[in-house]
Amino acid sequence: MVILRIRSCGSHAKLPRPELQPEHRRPRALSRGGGGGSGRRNAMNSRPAPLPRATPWRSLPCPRAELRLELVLCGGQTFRWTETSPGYWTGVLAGRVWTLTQSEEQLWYTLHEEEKEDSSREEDGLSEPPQKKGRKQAQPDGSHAGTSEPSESHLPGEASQGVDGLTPSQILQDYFQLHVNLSALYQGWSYVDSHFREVAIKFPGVRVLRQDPVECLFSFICTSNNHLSRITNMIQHLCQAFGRRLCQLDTKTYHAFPSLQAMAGADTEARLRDLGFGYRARFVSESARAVLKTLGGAAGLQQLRSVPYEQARHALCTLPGVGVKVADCVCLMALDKAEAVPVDTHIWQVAKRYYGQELGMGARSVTERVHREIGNFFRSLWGPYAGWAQAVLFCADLRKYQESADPDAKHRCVKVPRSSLSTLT
DNA sequence: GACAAACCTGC
DNA sequence: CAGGTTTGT
Repeated sequence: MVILRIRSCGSHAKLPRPELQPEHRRPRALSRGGGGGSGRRNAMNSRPAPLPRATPWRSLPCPRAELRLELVLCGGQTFRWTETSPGYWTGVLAGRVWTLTQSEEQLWYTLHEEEKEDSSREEDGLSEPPQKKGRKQAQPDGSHAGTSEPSESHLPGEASQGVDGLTPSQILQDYFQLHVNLSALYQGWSYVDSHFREVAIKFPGVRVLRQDPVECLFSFICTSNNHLSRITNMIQHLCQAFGRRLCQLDTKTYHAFPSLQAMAGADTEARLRDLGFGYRARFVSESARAVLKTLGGAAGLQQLRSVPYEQARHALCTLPGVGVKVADCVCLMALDKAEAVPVDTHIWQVAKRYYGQELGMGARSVTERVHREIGNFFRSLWGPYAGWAQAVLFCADLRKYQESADPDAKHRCVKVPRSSLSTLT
């Protein structure tokens, strides 16, 4: 492992101090003029030297009010990013390994180059398309060249479809759905919901990711009766055992999310059981087969993006291990159904505590009736992006659990007009 | 049609 | 006992 140091800080005393980063150095927080997209934004003096086997740091405009990586990447939406050093997040997206960080106004990213085919590695070996050899990678080498889009390389799709032919910048904009004006949504929700208003102050920048449907579906199949740390572990094992190895950084190896074919293998269930998946092993294996057989595979899954929410939800619920909660998660986080509100016991508690005791009364658990009532309630309160608002509350709740809770908050109650109740779809 | 118990493992 | 689904009553 190499430790690099950014040299020549020069005169810019105001810039964040470059620190030693074991592998992923930080980009300097440079502000690009006005987002003119004029290609070479920083003259050659200010950009850090490229990492070994990684593209130079680049950025796109994205104020922190619109995105908080630490909340979005670690808030229970995705399980594939780790904070490799403070403020730096490394993970796999669209079949490649990225490191992300952000400054006040920019989202910074670098791509790590894939290792040479080594074949000394455990892999799925199943009916995956033959390995592409010698990927032609637009390697920035030491040169100057544009930081602008035109020179960016295309990606061979892995588990992900629909990103082929997109530039890295476009992939990120799509993944984070940067076209959605989050601040405006926050304002609207705050206006109609005083509890949201309180929470939102402490948790800005929580947006819903637009994830790959296959990855999202199978990740959330693993979440039943489970908690975050173990889920993360399981997903990592799943990728390691069934996904193509991409590269190694420090001591961590990164793998693509497995293809449906890889997960549909005959020995999948047994292997996953060995990996500690428990009864979920069968769900993963069976669902992979079912998606291939009855939903048109990965492409069919992806096409659910363009059908109505109820229809997509219903299709997902036919899969083993997929109930309404998991289906709603996938609808919201991969299938463009912003109105989908996943209701778990946490959200149920929140709903009862802050939004009225009549929600899901009489039930001892989150039954389908409770799910429907609470979903409809929040849709009527928050509107067509209700799922996004729910993500904010959920994230806040998670955080509260980990860190020192605001003990006060648990006892505050917020009044909500009763008229909001009982509307239905 | 709706609610309770089982299913696995770990914290 | 858990951020859920499935199965049986």
